[in-house]
Amino acid sequence: MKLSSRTRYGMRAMLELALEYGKKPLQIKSIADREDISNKYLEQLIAMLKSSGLVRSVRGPRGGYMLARPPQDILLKDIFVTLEGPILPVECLQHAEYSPHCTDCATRQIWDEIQGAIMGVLQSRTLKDLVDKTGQSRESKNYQI
Amino acid sequence: MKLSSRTRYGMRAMLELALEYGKKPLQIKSIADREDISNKYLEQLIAMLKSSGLVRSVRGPRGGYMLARPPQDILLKDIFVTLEGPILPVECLQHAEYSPHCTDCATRQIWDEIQGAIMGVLQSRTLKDLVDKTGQSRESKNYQI
DNA sequence: AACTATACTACTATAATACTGGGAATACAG
DNA sequence: CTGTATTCCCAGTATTATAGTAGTATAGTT
Repeated sequence: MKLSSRTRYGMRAMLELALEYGKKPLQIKSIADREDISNKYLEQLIAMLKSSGLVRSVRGPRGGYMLARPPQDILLKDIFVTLEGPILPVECLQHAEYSPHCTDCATRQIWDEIQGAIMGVLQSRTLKDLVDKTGQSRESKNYQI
Repeated sequence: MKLSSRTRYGMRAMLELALEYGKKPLQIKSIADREDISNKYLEQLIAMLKSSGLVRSVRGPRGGYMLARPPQDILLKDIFVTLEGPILPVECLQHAEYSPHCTDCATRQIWDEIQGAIMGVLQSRTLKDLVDKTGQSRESKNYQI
């Protein structure tokens, strides 16, 4: 039940993109430098976020990545499920439906509740919320040329 | 963020012990057979639960394992943290305290909230709750000799 | 003494994660 | 139209955690 680096990195990368939203595209290299993440690894994470439609890209010089939608329209849940996937791999192997005397079914209800609780947190927050937390001290700086 | 088999197995094993609470000790073999878990693997999981004080053991013939406390006194959280450990491995590497313009700090707040949400579910339930779900159809059967 | 169970320790297999590297494709600048 | 900056794509590797196996020691019962 540990949170993967994939998701931790990806969330921070998305926050970087959100902080720069509306400006010029951000390059992998910039994000990787700022967040101290391996260049090539981040590239793959962003590819996942791109194929799930959260990020757009521009190729060539002065290209880079940007959010596909404004930060307030991107739920943290969107990012999380893209990178982390579901918590439980499969259904109860023995029963398609709930069976009262199956311990697997009984415990599975708990795991479902937990999944629901996690999603509850992630659905109530957007990237904008993170930007608001991080933003003010960043606005003074200027990362452009 | 996947739930490990360790925890899924362990939770079901604890439920088996809870279903038998007050009766004779349950052997590893019985639990493993009922839950279709590898004998030797389960042995190790129970060892963890024992060293965290949730389970007691009796050696020798007619020995086995039993809950150290009644099911209503064992929070699912107790079982979970024993087997699964914390969600986040370490603190923010850069700051001992919260720093507003650190993306790591901002996202970490979210992870903390998620951890809190999970614990909320697991602290509001005891093994007794699972027994009540599972119990009635089990009471008719007799697993003793 | 013989038997039945836990207790302990070490080993192995598998899978997932976290990277690393090389080159192809694309677009812009001059 | 050439060079260069960037994304894109694919393949490989290292490390770690999980899941499972094996063997033997130890304690308690009969």
